[in-house]
Amino acid sequence: MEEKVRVRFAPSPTGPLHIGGVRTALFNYVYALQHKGKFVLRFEDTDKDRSEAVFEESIRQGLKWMGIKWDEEHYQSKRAEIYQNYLTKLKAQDLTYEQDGGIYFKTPVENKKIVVKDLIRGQVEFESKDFDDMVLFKKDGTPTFHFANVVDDIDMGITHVIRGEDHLSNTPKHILLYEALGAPVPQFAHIPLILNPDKTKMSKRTGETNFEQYIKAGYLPEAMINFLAQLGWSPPDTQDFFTFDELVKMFTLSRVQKAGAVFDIKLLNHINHQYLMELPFKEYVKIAEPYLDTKADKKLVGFALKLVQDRARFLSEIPELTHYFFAEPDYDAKLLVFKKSSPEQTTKGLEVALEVLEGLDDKAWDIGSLQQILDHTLDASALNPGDLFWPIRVALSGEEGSPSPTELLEALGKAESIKRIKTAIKKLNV
RNA sequence: GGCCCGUUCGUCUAACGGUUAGGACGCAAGCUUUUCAAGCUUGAAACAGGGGUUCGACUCCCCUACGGGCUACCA
Repeated sequence: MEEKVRVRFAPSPTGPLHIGGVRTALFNYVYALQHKGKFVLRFEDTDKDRSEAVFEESIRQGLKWMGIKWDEEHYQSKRAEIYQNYLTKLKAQDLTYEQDGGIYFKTPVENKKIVVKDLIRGQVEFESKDFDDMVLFKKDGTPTFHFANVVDDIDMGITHVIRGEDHLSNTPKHILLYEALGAPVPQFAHIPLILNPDKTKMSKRTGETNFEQYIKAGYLPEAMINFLAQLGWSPPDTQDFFTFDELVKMFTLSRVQKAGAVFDIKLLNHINHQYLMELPFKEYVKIAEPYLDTKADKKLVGFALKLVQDRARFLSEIPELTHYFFAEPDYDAKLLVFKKSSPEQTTKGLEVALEVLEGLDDKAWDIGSLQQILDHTLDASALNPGDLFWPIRVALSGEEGSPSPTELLEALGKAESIKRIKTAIKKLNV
């Protein structure tokens, strides 16, 4: 008979949700789904001074955003009685003693080999003589992490402990506790740490660890899942993009990397960029619009969003990519002149453009007609494409990189386009 | 210091004794005869070092180096 899988994510709410925590939660959740088990969320809030409700909320919100759903929610601060009960079992065996108001666990006097069977690392051996007696209860009466963590994992029937590698060295101590309490030892899987570019552990102090900032920056959950899943794990084939369901099907702890993984924001950006481009326009608008703080009319906003959908890597990049749609751009006159063109040629190009555009009826102001009329103008003149198209684009956007001139013309409309082209001509001839 | 874990292109990684060491990001070049983006093509780029084991090691063992984690009445 196979035991029903129960895993947990046990963050301490002493700070906003950590990016590494999200990955740990993801691996646990995926494992639970794969084995039709349960995923438990347990707040390890035994540090009264540092735990805060806002951080609990940050953790809940972040998990929800990722699409991670938990079957149970627990708080260690509400389980004092349970810890006392388990302590009684230890006391009855004379395995504890009091000192300085704290309660300690007696590490076995005789040295003993402790084997951690890790699903990722294999068997890791320790010796009990290397461990000091550990504190079970602090003098303020609350249990320590080690004790509360083990008691809860026993009490909640946790079968698989999937957590960060930083806990590997704590595991033998935990095993001692499981044994003393006569409880079965769960399966362990220690996943590699997420590292800074300099390979040090990514911590609150050293990196961009606050998960809220990624949500705010406008990354998509799908992209984040893809990215985090491949930070320390790799699919059995060379598939780079996969859905959550596919991840659940493919995931195995045996394919989890042993070495730490550097957090590479460029890769995240790339993955997000791909997802953003493939998003149906309507869905994209829905999530992108809030990032645009403008009172401009809907049509223009629609144009702006459409024209940068394949350019934005994450949503919060959109305002800077679209500023010229909503306000006249400021730029250096030199930018109007294409590589091998000259100010004279450029002026000529803009003037010709101005003339034909002014002659185009407002009703015919669409990208098809615009392209046609400009192509025709180019053919009929002695100008190079760079004398005509480039300066129009710059006149309208003020940028080195932007959508095409005709797209911009159509989006901005006749009046605004003409105005900006006139400004450009003036700039050139100051 | 002690204990433990780790080490393939700059980065994320594939390889589970026999490969020209593969892919992706990033970078560079070219194409797309208007930029940027997208897309396509191409290129540079790695087995930490030294010993073994083996007919044969990125793959197994040992040593060294380097990196990391733990060693709290934080979790």
